[in-house]
Amino acid sequence: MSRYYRGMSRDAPEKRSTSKQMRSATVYSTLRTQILHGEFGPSEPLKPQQLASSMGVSLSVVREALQQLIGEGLADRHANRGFSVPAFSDLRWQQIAEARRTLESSMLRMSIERGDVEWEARVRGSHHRLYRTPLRAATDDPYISDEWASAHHAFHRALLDGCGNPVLLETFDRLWTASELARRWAERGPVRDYVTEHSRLEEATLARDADAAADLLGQHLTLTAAALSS
Amino acid sequence: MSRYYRGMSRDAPEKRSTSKQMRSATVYSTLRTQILHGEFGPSEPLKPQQLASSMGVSLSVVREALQQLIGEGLADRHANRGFSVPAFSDLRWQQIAEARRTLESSMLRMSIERGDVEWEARVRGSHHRLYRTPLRAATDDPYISDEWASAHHAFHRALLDGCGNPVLLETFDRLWTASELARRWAERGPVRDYVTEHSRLEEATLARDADAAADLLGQHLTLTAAALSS
DNA sequence: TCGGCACTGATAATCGATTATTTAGGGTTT
DNA sequence: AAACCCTAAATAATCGATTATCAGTGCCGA
Repeated sequence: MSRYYRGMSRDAPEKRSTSKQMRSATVYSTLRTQILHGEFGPSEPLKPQQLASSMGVSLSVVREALQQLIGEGLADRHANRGFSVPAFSDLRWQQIAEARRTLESSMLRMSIERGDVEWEARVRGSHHRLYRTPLRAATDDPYISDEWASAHHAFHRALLDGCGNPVLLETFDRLWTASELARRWAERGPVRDYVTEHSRLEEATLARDADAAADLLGQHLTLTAAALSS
Repeated sequence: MSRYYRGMSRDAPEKRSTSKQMRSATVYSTLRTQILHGEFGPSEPLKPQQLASSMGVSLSVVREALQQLIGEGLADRHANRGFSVPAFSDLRWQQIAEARRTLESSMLRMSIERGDVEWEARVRGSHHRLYRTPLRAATDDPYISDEWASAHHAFHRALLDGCGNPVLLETFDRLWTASELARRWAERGPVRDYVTEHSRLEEATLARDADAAADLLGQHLTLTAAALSS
């Protein structure tokens, strides 16, 4: 018999993407999720040894995953001092929010100018999904549900993706990720009326009213920022 | 004698930052420079083994450096297929240029609105340095000199850094890097009158004429894009 | 002859162990 | 008592070797 392994090529070809995924990719997404869920506090060290043994992989794999997280802004590294979860100051958070206002209002205008019917459909669809998704899994849950967070991202992304520029969209995703991290750490602030805010934003956008839509988006982001620094 | 090494703590404390730098950091900057110099063609594979032996380090170090490059957009990775230099299509390049026009014109307006005297000084200073730096080291050199490239980046960055938002500036740097890569691979196109373009840009900016400055910057970026896709 | 399957060599991914650095603590000197 | 050197433990960085995967090659049967 051959000493070469050719596992499950017959039985489960569709599982390929799951089962053949690199370990580092698995560790990466696990860690990413944990960090975004706030399972590590700000500035908390991410110790490779510890993570490696708890996840049953070797150091190299963990290190590789951590490097990827650094590239995405979800981890910091200090020479000879290891890795840690980044710590954002209030100032930093305000800067991220301002960067988003600057970038996203331009992108929204571009979308409104260029977006086709397919784009309109994506906006309506993603808004519907967001509208239908409860903010919290259980009413007494302290944290926002993953489903809502995902639908929220999808809606905002759909608003902007009519611009048709993947480079701008990648930039948007990067800033979004940073915002999500801050959001989890600062889940205090007043209860927002997200439903109304998002509905108005959808309306103005689909009515192709660029000034109103950009303005609503700006307010939306300002409110988010305010909730965090209060 | 102790088996613990406490090297050069007396003789050369200032060399610490250089001599103690992590190997991965050294390999990273070496590779980064080589890639930006076009020493590897588009899509050319970056083989860890080969790089490791040629640089006299182990695989882990090279892999770590490559991961960092991926985070910066200067390398691609294909699962089980290794690393490579990214290949940019003409379309991609146009998208990067558009993203820069979008982002940088907003940032320039913010700078003009907010910039203080220190900012004005940085603009003048960096323009002066750029003005005084020859485009090519030798007149018959095919490639633009590192000094000019560095001065060019510094000038454009100075124009924008009056906005005072480091998040936006990081975003600018990221897009700039991508542009530099494309620039090296497409050093054809007509000879530009960079000197005049930059001088006009400086003038309009320091005159606080936001519309004119944003317009000049937009043209500048459009010309750069055109030179690449022609 | 044309696929398809087993084999192989090259290279990627992962591991376990080694080397280097930082930090905290204990003892000694001024 | 404060400052200093030394030591050692923790952990980061690096290495060498092992295991897994891919792409090509040639054999075989329809």
